[in-house]
Amino acid sequence: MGPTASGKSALAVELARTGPYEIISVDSALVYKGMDIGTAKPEPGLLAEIPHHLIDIRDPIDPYSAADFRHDAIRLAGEIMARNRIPILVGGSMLYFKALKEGLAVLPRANEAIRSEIVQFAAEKGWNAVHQRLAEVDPEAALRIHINDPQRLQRALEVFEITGKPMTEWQQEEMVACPFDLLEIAVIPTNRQKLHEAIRARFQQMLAAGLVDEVKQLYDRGDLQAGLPCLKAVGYRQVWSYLAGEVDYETMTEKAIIATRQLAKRQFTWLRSWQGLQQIAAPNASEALKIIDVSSILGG
RNA sequence: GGCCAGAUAGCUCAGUCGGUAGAGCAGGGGACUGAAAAUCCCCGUGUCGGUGGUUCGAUUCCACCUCUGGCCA
Repeated sequence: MGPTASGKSALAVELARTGPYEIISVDSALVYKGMDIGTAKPEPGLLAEIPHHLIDIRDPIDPYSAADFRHDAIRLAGEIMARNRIPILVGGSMLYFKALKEGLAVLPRANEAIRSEIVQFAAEKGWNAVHQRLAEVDPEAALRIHINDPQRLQRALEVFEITGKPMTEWQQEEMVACPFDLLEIAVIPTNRQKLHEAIRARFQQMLAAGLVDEVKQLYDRGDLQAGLPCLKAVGYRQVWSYLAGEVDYETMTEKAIIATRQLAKRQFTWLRSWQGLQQIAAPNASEALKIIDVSSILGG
């Protein structure tokens, strides 16, 4: 685990070269095909050298979710271990890690028809009315979810509409935690300013490597909408807005860099309160190897 | 050189009929159950450009100076 631009992927690759490892990506953007430069996706050569999973498994029009990840990751980890190999789960999508570790309640998946109904209702009566409606059917959720948080209000109401039972009740049932032992390691940069500089430099490199052209290919497909989850990804959202003529190049660049910093900040927040975490300050393989006892993992 | 307009938070600016000031953005902290690279919540003291003057009291009024735009020479 680690914030964006911390060097965690490079570290994972270094580790993978030292033993019978395969990499499972824990990243909500790497799953999408055709989104390579802006997601800092590993190069094809590297993907050929070391087995990687959960990369390029979705077309951008087809949203992926934390629940999808949990299902896929558990299946893949089982397969990898059945081959007497060890999965290394690497990424920065912290909800994915949490879903894997602690499980998820048994809830229905997203339903586009019901979502658009709720959005329609909100457009007519306001999100306050959505919040009020939620308070009637699931008062605990209404208490927990802020009135300005449309995404969660929508989801909570959606679960009730689909199942006829409040989301809170579903969530109170026992969840199935991760069926495997986890060794949790985080790369946590100690100097925020240096991380910010690295973020800026990396985005400039992405632009130089042709990020705008990459997004233009998605843009020119014609079937993708700005509201899709994949187009909310840092960098893609801002370049999309630039291609749509909403912002100039310089503004796009600054906004993308800012959004990346803010992403890193949220990742820090997750990591600070993460239980059972072993931390390393820099992506240093020998330091990480001290934490990892391969023989105990394989022998256990 | 003359005239005009500015100079206030890291940035863009508002404001104070004279009682030492507040928004947006940035930044920081937090939340997080099928969109999570998402979506939200909380956090604003800064020689109010400098030096004098008037005043009980000046960031606010006056003078001069400095700097930045614009116009005229």
